[in-house]
Amino acid sequence: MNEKDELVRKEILDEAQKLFRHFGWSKTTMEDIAKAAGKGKSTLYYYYKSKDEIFDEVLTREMDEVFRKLQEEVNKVQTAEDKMRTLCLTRFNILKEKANLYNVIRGDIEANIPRLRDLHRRYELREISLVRNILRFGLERKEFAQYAADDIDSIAFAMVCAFRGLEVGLLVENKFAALEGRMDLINDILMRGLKTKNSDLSKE
Amino acid sequence: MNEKDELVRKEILDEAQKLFRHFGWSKTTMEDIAKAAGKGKSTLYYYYKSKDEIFDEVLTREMDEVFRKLQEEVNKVQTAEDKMRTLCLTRFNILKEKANLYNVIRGDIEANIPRLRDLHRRYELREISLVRNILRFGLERKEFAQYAADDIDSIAFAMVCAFRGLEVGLLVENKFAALEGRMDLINDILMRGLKTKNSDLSKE
DNA sequence: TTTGGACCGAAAAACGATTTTGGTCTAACG
DNA sequence: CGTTAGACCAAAATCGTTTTTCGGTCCAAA
Repeated sequence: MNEKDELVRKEILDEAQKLFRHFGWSKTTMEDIAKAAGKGKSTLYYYYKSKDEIFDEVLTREMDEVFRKLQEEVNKVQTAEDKMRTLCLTRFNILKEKANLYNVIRGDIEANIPRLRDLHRRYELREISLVRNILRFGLERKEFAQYAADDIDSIAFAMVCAFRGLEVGLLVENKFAALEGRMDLINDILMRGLKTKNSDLSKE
Repeated sequence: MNEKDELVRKEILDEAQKLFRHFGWSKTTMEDIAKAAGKGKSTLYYYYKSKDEIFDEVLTREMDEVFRKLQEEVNKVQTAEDKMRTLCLTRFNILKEKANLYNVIRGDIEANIPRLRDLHRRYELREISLVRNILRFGLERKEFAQYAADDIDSIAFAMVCAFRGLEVGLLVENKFAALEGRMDLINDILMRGLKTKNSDLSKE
């Protein structure tokens, strides 16, 4: 596999990405992709095993881009609380421009399609990982109380689900404009909760 | 409208509920319902305007039952924190036996169907109301910090969404067994957050 | 009040024919 | 070796037509 090959593969993916983005999976044919890339259909199969594989790589590229950008934004702020806030607020904005990926993540697509299940899973793991890293960061800096170290994976998972639930709840009602405020709110409460040492809890 | 009428209406609803529960909306016909109720189809239309109306009343009954049970369970415990916990843990167990209602609530059903939109909305308002009441209760008892009184509605909404998000996240992965632990976790953090007075926050 | 039954139109389902599409394969060409 | 046109295949999708179903209306009879 040399540079020339990589170039061809990239060209195919670039064109496929545009088409998938515009027409979606079903309406984009291999013939379409071949034409757009200025190749023969046979060439597509020389470099890729199937339409599935092309789609998978396209979405993986998008996912990589999403997490690169998220990481950049998160790195711009200094506290774990701000990082978490940034993550929540930035996530939606970045994702909404990637229709196919967003649909996969939201689970709207029938979960029985193996290729989408895998993509969904991979995305989820990365997001949870990102949140976990922020939690760890906050623990190291003593920003968060030590009790949170007990089950950091579960907390990360739960938080990802919570934020996503809020996003869905607002979008169902077309209240996108309220997203920032609401995210701030739940994030604030969670942050307070994570910062509260056992010894700080009010006595009953 | 007299007692006799109410009896007939109830009988129709009882049978309809069974059928909808078993066969779902689409596969249950008015003829089916009529036969099951031992009535003529014309009788159904004498008492109800349409299939939609019957469905709506069936689901409303189920909703009433759900909230009655939830309120009972919540009333059994004494602190706002325990009430919230009970709500989270009990909700799924009660709802999972009401397939049609649960589907409406989860938003899996096409949001474009007016009758389902309304049902969904009504359920949502009631659940948020329930959470709001628990929050108020916690504020009155000084269980929760006063800052939470600033926007109690938004907090209630966000919490409902968060719990629901967690539920969805776990169910997608068939991790029903982890539901209780995870709900406890996020609830714990949220409760800590709600209990933390502004003056309790660590200084940076 | 109840309801069988006729009726209607729209939607859904069924059906058979046709087309499309992902994928395979091969040989020719540079 | 890389590229690819084009033949080919089976399965799936699409299409147009026909048939059936179903929610709802209506009416007259008991």
